[in-house]
Amino acid sequence: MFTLLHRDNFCGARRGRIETVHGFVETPAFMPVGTLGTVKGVELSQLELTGAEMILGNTYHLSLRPGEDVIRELGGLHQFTGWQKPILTDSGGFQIFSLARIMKIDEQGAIFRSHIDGSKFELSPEHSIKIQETLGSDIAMVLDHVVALPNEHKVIEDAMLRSVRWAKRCKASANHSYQKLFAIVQGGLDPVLRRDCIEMLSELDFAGYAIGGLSVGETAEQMYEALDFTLPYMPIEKPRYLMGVGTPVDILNGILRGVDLFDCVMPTRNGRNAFAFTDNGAIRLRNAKYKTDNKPLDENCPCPACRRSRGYLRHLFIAGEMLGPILLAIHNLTYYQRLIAKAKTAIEQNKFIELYKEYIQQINNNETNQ
RNA sequence: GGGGGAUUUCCCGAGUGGUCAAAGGGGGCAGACUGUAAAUCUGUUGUCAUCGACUUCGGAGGUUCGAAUCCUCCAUCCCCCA
Repeated sequence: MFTLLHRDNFCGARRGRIETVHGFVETPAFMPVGTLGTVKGVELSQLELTGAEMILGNTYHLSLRPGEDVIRELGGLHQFTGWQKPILTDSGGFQIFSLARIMKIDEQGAIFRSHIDGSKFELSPEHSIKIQETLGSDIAMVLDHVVALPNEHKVIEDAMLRSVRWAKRCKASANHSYQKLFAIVQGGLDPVLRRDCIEMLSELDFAGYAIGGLSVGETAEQMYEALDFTLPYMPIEKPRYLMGVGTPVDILNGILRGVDLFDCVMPTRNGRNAFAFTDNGAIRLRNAKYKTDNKPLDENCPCPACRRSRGYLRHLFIAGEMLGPILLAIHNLTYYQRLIAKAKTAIEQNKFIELYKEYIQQINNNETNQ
C-alpha cells in the first residue's frame, strides 16, 4: 500500500508512494480540505490543475448533511462529488476539539448537538468507521480524542489512552478491505506519552500512522519539537500523516523530519479571506497598497489568478465578488502544490536541507524588508 | 402668502441641558485564520498625543456653571393649506 522510494541522505525527508484503488499519491503530499464534499470555491477541473492528488472529507459534517444515506444512494463519495482520485476521510475526532462547546464525551463516544439544527448526533468509534465505509473513502481515520494545548498532563494522557482504546475498536469494526485505516498518535507535547501511544498503536498494525493533537494552541516551535521526538518512534515502512498542518514553513519542517502527508484549511480559508501565499511573503490583497499594483501575485505561478493583476484581484475582494475567493483559493493551493513538488525533487536529489534553508532565509529576508 | 418638519463626525443615522469626540450601520484602514459551525472574525476610524489636551454636531449671536441638545436671526431642503 505504501512504498518508500527514497530517503534523503542528510535529513529525515522521504519520497514515497501510497497506492489506493483510486490511484497513486506521491509523497510527500498535501491534501486540500474538502470537509463537505467540496474544496470550497474550487471546481474539480481546477483542483486537478493545482496538482492535488488526494483530498479530504469529513465524517461529522457529511453525516449531518447530506447524510450517509444520501451519499450511499448517490453512489458513494467519489461518485457523489465527481472526484475520482483518492479521498481520505477524517473521523470526526477533530470536531471533538473544535466543537467542544456543543459536545459531550464519554468512553462510548462523543455526543454532539448538531451545529445545524441542534439535534443529537452520536459518534462512536464504530459509528465513525461505519460512516466512512459508507462514504467509501480510500483512507479512513480512526476516531481520536483531540484536546486543546496547553492542557493538564492528566487530560492529555487520558485523551491519548482513550484514543488508543478507540483505535482498537475502530480496527475491530472495520471490514472493507480496500479502505485503509490510519491510526492517530496523541500525547500532546509529552515525549513519553507520544512514544507509549505509538507503541500501543503499532501492535495493532495500521496501514498508516497520523500525528494528531497538534496545531491546537501550541507554538510552532513546540510543534516542531513534538515532531522531533515523535517521528523517530513511528514505523518507517508506513506513511506518516501530520494532521491539520499547516503553514508552508510548517510543512517543510514536517517533511524535514519525515512526514509524508499533510492537510490544512489554510490555503483555501486564507485565500477566501484575501490572503495570498507567495515566495516573497504574504500578500493581504485588501491592503490599499495593491490598489493600482499591475503585477501578478507571483511572476512564476501558472495559476489563473496570476494571469490577473493584484489591483484587479483586490478589486474583486473589495467589491465582494465571488471570483476573488475562488481565484485566491486556487492560487494558494497551487502555491502549496508547487512547494511540495519542489520538495519532492529536492529529496530525490538529497538536497532537501538546502531547499529548506533557502526557504527559511527567504522568509526571514521578506520579514526584514517589510 | 400661511402653517409644520428637517440640517450630526467620510456616508446613512441615533442622540433633546452635564455620564458626548458623540450609539448603530455602511465605507475606509489594519490584523487574525493550521484534521473548516469561517467568502469568517477582531481591532481601529476628529486632531495632537502617555495620562491628557484641543477643535467638532448648517451659519452667526444669545441663555446657562455647563449646549449637538434651549432662545433669536440667517441659509438650504421637504411637506401641508391658499
